[in-house]
Amino acid sequence: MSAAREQTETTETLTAPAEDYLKAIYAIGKGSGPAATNEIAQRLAIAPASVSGMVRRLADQGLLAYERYHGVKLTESGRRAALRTLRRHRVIEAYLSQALGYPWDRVHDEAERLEHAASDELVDRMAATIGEPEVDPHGAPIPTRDGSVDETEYTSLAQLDVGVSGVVVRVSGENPAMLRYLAELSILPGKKITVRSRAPYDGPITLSVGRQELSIGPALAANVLIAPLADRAGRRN
Amino acid sequence: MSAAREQTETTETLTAPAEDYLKAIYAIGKGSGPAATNEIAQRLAIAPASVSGMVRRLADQGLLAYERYHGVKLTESGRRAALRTLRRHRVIEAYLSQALGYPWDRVHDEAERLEHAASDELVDRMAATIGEPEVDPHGAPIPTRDGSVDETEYTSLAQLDVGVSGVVVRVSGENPAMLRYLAELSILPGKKITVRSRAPYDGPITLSVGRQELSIGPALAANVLIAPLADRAGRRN
DNA sequence: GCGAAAAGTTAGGCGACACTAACTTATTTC
DNA sequence: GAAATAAGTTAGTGTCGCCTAACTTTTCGC
Repeated sequence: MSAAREQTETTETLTAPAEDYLKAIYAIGKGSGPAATNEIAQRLAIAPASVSGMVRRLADQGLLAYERYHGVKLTESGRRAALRTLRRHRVIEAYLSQALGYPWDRVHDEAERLEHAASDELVDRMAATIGEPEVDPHGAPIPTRDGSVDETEYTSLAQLDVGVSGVVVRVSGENPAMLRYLAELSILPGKKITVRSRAPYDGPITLSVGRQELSIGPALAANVLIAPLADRAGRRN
Repeated sequence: MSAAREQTETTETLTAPAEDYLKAIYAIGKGSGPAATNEIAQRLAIAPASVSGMVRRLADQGLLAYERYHGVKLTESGRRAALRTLRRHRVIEAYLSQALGYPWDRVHDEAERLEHAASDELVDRMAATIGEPEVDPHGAPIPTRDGSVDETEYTSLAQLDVGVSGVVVRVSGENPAMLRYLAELSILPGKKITVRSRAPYDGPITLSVGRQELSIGPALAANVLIAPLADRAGRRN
């Protein structure tokens, strides 16, 4: 009679904050790694002390494996919940962009609120209507209904060697001003880019996009993920 | 320094429950009349005691005129907020139905959640995409952006005289099973209906819809709102 | 117009989530 | 390996929105 009634595991509907925590933990751990309290706090813009409390609750629900003073990991059930929310978010983003002409720098914030309110049925209808997209407007992969995602890790533009060409597959980060700036420079998913030079000491990176030559700072470049193209040897700069 | 800081009036964003209260109060008072605590409680399926507390908070925000023991009324600002939510709700319903093929008995529940999360911009885009609809899938009028609504009061099918014909303009009530039943009987907005007979003591009402003859109970009939057609005199059945 | 019923309110609680302040555990660093 | 620092936790609060129980006010029936 005194046994713990934790880990109920009964898919009780999650609150919006709970979904946000799971998403954050998933993002930090890239799906499987551990997440530190401070990092969760920073990502959600709340005090670290608040995280301890919430994390305990989520652990009681069987969504997290939690050991005091040692961060958390998603359980299988937590991972599923995180991916469900991520799917909602990205399908909604894609839908807003494709069906309603939402500008790409604003889809994130709208999706951030809708993801907690939209039913799975709605999300599936949205996905079907725009042809079951595989990525969102920023190039992020959309988890499938049954919870699998493409977890390929791409190289960021900041890490790419001089002379190498690649296709922009994804832009991470959701700051609208940043996204607008990248769009202005025509650095968008699908575009081909070649790194022309890189100034030392974290200096600007020069690149060609189409017939344009431009340079951006390393912080910005770190948000641009690239699929390198087969590198024609000998064509070094 | 001690003056009350109530009635801030500063369009602070409303919580989802607050929006629900305002909608309920609007619906009860038909936009201007007073609403009783018990009725609000019943509509929102919460305890009357809980209403007292929330109503005080909304009054402090200048959304309600409240006098202890005497119900509440919306202020002008409360009315505007209620209509904004109502617009969101109905535009979303119309959009779900027209753009995503949502069945009409399920749009209400989905809209009920989305209305609190969708931005005005999204709602306006939805409305534009489906051609600025004037009514939702149940025939309820959609408030305009600037807060005006068609407040025409229609006669319900339960009150219609025998022999009178009319067009269904609206079905009130959101019970999915009821909506499905009405759809089955083809009692839908736009359909022409003639009352054939009415059994006494709240008995069933017989009507013709298209070439079909059928009868329904008065409780159901009360949810069907009719615009009577010019009544060809002498055709009293 | 009075007393019972109905309607509405306050009092006291609770669960979620957030906060600050103060304390504890881990990790560096020399 | 001990002291300084970083990371994380508990303790104590506050707000929101709900609850039940008990009380007060209003209204209605006769």
